[in-house]
Amino acid sequence: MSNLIQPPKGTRDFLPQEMALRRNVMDTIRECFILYGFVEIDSPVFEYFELLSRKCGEEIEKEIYTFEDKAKRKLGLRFEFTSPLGRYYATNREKLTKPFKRYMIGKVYRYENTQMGRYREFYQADADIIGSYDMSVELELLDLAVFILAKLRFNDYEIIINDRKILDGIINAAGIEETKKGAALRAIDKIAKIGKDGVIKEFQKNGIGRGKYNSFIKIVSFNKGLDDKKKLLILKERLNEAIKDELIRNKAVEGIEELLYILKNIGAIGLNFIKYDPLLVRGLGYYTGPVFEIKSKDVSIGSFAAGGRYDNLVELYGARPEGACGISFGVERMIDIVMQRDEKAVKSLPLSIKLYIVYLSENERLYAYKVAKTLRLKGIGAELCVSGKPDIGKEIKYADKKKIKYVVIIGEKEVNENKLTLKNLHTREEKFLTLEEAITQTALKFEDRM
RNA sequence: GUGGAUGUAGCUCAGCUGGUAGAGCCCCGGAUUGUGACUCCGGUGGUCGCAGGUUCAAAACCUGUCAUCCACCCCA
Repeated sequence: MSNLIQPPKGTRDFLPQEMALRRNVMDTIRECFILYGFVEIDSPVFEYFELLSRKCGEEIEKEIYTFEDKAKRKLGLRFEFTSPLGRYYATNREKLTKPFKRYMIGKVYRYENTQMGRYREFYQADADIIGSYDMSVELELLDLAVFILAKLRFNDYEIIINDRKILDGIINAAGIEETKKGAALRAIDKIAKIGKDGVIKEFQKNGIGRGKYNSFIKIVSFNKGLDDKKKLLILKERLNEAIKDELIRNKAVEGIEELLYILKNIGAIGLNFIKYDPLLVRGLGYYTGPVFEIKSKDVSIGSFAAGGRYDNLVELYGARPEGACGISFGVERMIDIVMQRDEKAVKSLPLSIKLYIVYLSENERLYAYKVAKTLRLKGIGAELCVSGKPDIGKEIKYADKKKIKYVVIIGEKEVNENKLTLKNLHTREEKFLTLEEAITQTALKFEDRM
């Protein structure tokens, strides 16, 4: 195969069967967003580079696809939806109903090395709420996530939450300088993967002493068997004592109150399996309050959804400050999970149409055409054979390959009696029916998605 | 961006220390001119990722390059 006929690095073509599954997952997510009152918007795939890079850190900046247009404007492809949302909101805020709840499902681009579950072009699905500082936003988003995952029949996942204000407080209490905060948090975030020694190494690499690691860990070490609320109350005392700077101390306490509020209410809506994880960090620089992450218990897949509060977002793009919080679903990873789980079911997913119409000769074509039209007007998907000289065996084989459930056969006999033969390809059963009877037998019934 | 593995038919892969390619599945045709998942018979299909080099001779060895996978980095 020559290089030219492959898709560019990190991009993919999707075959019809694969696409049917993708559509299914994405439509399920979309329906749930709508059920929770989010409205769909769209914004450009590319924005001014300066805007995309405004607050994302060097690492991410390297991953932005950039290009110049013919007037030498520097542009970049969106690498996620949050900064475009900030810009969108700043541009259109006067016209939007607040709190502004919007969803967006689309492609984003990252210039990074490819791997399983990591592409340069991939889908993301985001739901965000701008215009409220209240923690009920977090509750609603977490509930939405659980709702979507239930619809997709996900079982093996866990949701963990933390709060950036608390982390900032712990950093301060542990005596880690503000300038080294980022490096420290990144290392802490990896503790499950690289272990305690790995984190200490990372700390030292960035000029943070072992002692500071120990202080950090000591602050978030709790006796076994304590529930999350008790842990947070203990943490509050510790931070109250350890943080000298009043402003930072107040912030940290605020963060603790936020999580306590969320945890208290989570029980009421049946989400008490959500856990507080004092070491959860999350990437992206813009989070300011609670952060959360949903990950598969199958470690190799890792997290497939994440989000949090970023109250400084719209301010960053020139609008008056407003509370903002959102969640982002890694659609590709969720699709991978469904694919692994339902490998067989996926292969037999219907591609679209429920019914295939074969006529046996030119004489029956008009009759078949009318049958097809009537079915379609009734909302029943019907594909009409397009062969000039249909061979019934081949046509049935074609329908079978397209996973079409019913074949309508129209020959001389059918036309003469003004009826049709309806064959169920799954059961191989055949019925000689009027069109009306066929319609009631094949009418769409509500079927759950994946 | 760094390190490693891999690249042979549409798919999964075989091909030993160099001697100009093979299997299974798929596909197409027939046994079966109003009936598909089974059986049998026959058939199509590959400048061995691409470009150089070594050699009488390269799918195999060397170099470069592109792509995929894995680890790091980062993240969905």
